[in-house]
Amino acid sequence: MFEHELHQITTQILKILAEQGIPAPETLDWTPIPFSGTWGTATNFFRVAAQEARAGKAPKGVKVPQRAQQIAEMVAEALGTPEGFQKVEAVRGYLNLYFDPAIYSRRVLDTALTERERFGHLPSRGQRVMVEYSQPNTHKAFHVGHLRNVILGESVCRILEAAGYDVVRANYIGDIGLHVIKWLWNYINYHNGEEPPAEEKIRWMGDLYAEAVKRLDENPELEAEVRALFARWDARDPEIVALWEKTRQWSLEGFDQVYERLGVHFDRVYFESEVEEPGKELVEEMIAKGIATDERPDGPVVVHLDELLGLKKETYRSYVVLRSDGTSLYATKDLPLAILKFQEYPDLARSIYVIDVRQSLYMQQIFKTLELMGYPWADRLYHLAYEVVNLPGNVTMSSREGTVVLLEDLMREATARARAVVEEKNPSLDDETKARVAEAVGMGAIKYTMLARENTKIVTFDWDRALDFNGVAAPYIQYAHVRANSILRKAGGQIPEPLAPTHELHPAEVELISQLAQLPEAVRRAAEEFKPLHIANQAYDIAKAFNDFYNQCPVLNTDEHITAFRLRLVAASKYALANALRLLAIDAPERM
RNA sequence: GCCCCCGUAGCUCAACGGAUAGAGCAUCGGACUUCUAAUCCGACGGCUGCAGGUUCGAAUCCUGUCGGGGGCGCCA
Repeated sequence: MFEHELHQITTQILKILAEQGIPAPETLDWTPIPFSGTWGTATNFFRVAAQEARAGKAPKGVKVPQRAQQIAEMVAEALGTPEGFQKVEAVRGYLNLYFDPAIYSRRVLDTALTERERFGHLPSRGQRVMVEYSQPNTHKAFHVGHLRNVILGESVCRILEAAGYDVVRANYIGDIGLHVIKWLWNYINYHNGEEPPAEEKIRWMGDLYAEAVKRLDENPELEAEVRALFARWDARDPEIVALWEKTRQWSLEGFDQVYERLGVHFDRVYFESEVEEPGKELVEEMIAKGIATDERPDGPVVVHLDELLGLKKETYRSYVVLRSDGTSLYATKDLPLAILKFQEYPDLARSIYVIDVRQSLYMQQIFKTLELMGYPWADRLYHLAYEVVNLPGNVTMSSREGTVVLLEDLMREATARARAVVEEKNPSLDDETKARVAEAVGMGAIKYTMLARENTKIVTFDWDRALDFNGVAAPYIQYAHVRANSILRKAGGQIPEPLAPTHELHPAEVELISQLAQLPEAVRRAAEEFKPLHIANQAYDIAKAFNDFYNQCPVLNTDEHITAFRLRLVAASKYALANALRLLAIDAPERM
């Protein structure tokens, strides 16, 4: 927010160093002064002092930290107090520049209240990226393990948009394969003519799949029937294809219900069924080019990556692109899908795959193969890996094993618990509002616990932890938003005209303004690293600072001018909180 | 055998190579006739798994090691 001033001051400092014959770096790094209640920016001279020492130009007998402090003092002296700053000090090798509260507080608030819903957003980059996420299988359950993918993917999309990218949200649905055939086999033989209940489509589909697996486990001889059905499917038997289309639709409708509730939509939905044939053709082309080795009939079609690359050490290894019987695998379809994406969107600066970490090697194999095939965009493919969600005791969620927490059950429990708290805390709200609040709080709690964590860390699912409404959690942030809204409502909803503070700012005000000002940087970092965690942390820091301010600084019952200034601060905080929550796909209620 | 991830307070997690490693939960003690107490304040709690190395400076980077998890040809 103060890049312009800092750029000028940096230039000035580098000039000062040069005049003193001190070898200067190309630039200086500025970070916020890390002490609460202060407001400013800092840089240090350890690097400069160390460089000087290496060059043999440092005064004898002076250690680096000491010398850094000397340089900081010298710079502070030569710099004076620049326009717009309150004071300059040299402390332990650091040069601390304290902002002039009147000037800078006004600038932060004016920026926030001019940008409003866009506060924290970065200028457009004129680049388009695609993010593929969710990737559910039809005819199967949707559990909490799948939830992390959807929430992470959606949040990353929102963050990238805020960082100035044009984002294409892509889904890739597994609508064919052995699991579908098993499901159809079970349906035809044991559930023919049945239809799923309207509100429980996914659960019903998942239950029938689990039942199919169980039947086949108990009676392996029935596998023959499944194989026969697979053959009919493969021959495009119209009766089977029609049933497939009808039942697949039930899953898709179930997914839509989930996505709507999660606040997720997709711009382009790919299906495995649409890339299977192109994939088989592509494999033939790969064989012809010598990239794939056809080991049929004794083996499958394999890509020997290490051999192709001449690597002695095991790196990319080998993988199978087509079964020996000619049927397709994941790889058969992922290769043509990557190509299709760039045919449809040739200008993608990046094609991102949100897929769990267990598929890291596989993703690298796909990317490397596309590079070998000569696609110039192969280096724009990126695997955004995240860790899985386990059950306590390191139990992997598996629809086969029945060790799952269904998404529907989690959402129901979350909103029920939130509803109970609303009834207790705010019984006077009308019924519809209570329901909305319960939805926002319950779903928000789930999303926050999943996003406020390093992507590479395993989440161990625990009901009480996932649905904890206290402490570092979505409701804490939502509550700060509600408090801000409450003050603004009491004030009549009007935000006062821009003004500079005439009172000495309270440390809680300084801290809050300082946290607000850090939102754009959090967005930049989160987008660069694909980490919603940074937004989650910043949202909490702002909420914390706001609550502190709320407790210590009266807004309405005080001097008129202070009221005006603080109302602007409250309004800016409300936008910042709402915007940060929106980047996490969490609703910010007006009351709760 | 090769490769990847994780290891920080009793528990769950933060911390851009930088100032005194911070939150929440739990435990104990306080604050509501006040803009909503889903809040706030205080206390307690640490050899950042271990050992080396790089650096002015390491929880962070490198090497090794221990512990846990995961991946490695016809699963997805």
